[in-house]
Amino acid sequence: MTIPLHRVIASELRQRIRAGAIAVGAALPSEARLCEEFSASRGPVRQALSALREEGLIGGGQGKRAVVLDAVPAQPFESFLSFTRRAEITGHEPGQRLQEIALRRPEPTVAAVLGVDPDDVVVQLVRLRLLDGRPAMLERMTYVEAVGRPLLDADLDAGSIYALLLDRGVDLHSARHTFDAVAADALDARLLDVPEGAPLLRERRLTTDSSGTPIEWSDDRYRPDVATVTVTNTRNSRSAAL
Amino acid sequence: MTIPLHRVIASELRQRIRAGAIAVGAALPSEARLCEEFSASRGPVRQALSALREEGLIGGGQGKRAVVLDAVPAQPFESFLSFTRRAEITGHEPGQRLQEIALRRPEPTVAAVLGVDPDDVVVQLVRLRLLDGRPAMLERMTYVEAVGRPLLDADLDAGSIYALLLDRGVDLHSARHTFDAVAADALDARLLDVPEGAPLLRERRLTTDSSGTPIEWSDDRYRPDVATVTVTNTRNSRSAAL
DNA sequence: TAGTGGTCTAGACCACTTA
DNA sequence: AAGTGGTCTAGACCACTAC
Repeated sequence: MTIPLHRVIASELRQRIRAGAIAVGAALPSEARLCEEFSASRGPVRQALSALREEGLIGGGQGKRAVVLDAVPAQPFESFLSFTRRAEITGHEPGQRLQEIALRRPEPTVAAVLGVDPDDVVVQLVRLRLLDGRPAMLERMTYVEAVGRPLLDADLDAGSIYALLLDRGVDLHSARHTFDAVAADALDARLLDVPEGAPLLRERRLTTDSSGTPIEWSDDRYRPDVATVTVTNTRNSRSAAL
Repeated sequence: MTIPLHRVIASELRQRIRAGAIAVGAALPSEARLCEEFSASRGPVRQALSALREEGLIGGGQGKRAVVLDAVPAQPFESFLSFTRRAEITGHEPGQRLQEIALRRPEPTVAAVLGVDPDDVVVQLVRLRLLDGRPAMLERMTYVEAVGRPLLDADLDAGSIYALLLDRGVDLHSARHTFDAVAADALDARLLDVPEGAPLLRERRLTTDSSGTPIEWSDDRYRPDVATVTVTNTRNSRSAAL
């Protein structure tokens, strides 16, 4: 199990930047110098720099040395998916109350989105998420059977479902989030403690594995006075955070 | 003005995918075949595939051929910022009606966000955006004076402000978007043609240059039945190879 | 003008997937 | 076993930036 050279270089540079060995605003060593230092050719060095650029850590352009933009890399994937991680980062206390978990046949539209046969069963959850004890978000999640079945035996009031799935080796690879606004329905109103018809931020999410096969479909509704969603994107990347 | 080979290859493949010449779910030609076709070495070919992978167009892994995941690329930087680009990509006709453009002193909160002195002037715009002729989004934008002043002379009903700014060499580098939901106020209701109090998707955006200096602050409100916002994120954006 | 990053070539070896 | 992608080398030329 050997780590590719370009990853080694990227890790080392990330560490130096985070430790402040290369200050924000300062220039990185030139590619030529990095080649010497790591006894590498330009390929792996450039691959490593490219990764840092995507993380928003460094910027720069032709003829100019790469410059440190920020000392903290956005941890795009997990923190963007996980309510729990987001809460931890922003210093709030996450909580959850499972309302329902069921094994059932999906509605036709959900089946179509997940690419499963309408006669197959899926695992559906309804869970209320809390921030510092206050209702913040209501999630309605649907998992394909193979991924969702183990959730039936898990303690879902304990913490993050994503952490649990990653633990079990589920290949979470990418997610597509669509945002809009909806009026609270009866269930939203009751659980989120808002009037029916109040504006809620809705996030619909399709998560897929690395071959593009859908794993999860979710409809999350946020109380806008308690929780919002923030995305940061940089010219060279489209990373997302918090 | 010659276009780099890896961009040519990426464009060509994007076009084939969008046109359906390579169906969703089908495999791309192998790297070796692409090398032959474009008379290129593996470097540029892999760089092009890497770009498509970052856009979420293709997936795949070691030993397996790359597979088309989606026919519509997720948002690279400009398209995430620009309503116009987004409309073009999704095949709708963008339009706009400038309601107001003014040079004035900012409100204290806006001044603070932009990091300007409350006694400085800023350029503020209110513009209604249309999709296929229907009201879709109302934007309230504030630009720092140096960037915004040229907008006073421009034809803002013509097209994208971002295209215009990029043309003038403005260093747009990163943006932070915060999403929530609000009830339509009187102005929203009148221009977007919805009842007062109807739920709207709100996007607040702070755009900065590569040194982190704020350039623009915006409050955009979407009619959720006409326009939504989509974000895609990937776990291990394998970085550019060559 | 010298240094730097952007691009490209032509090879090579390895790890993984598929049959 | 063959095909494919992942990684790496060692050169080369060009465009841009800074001096």
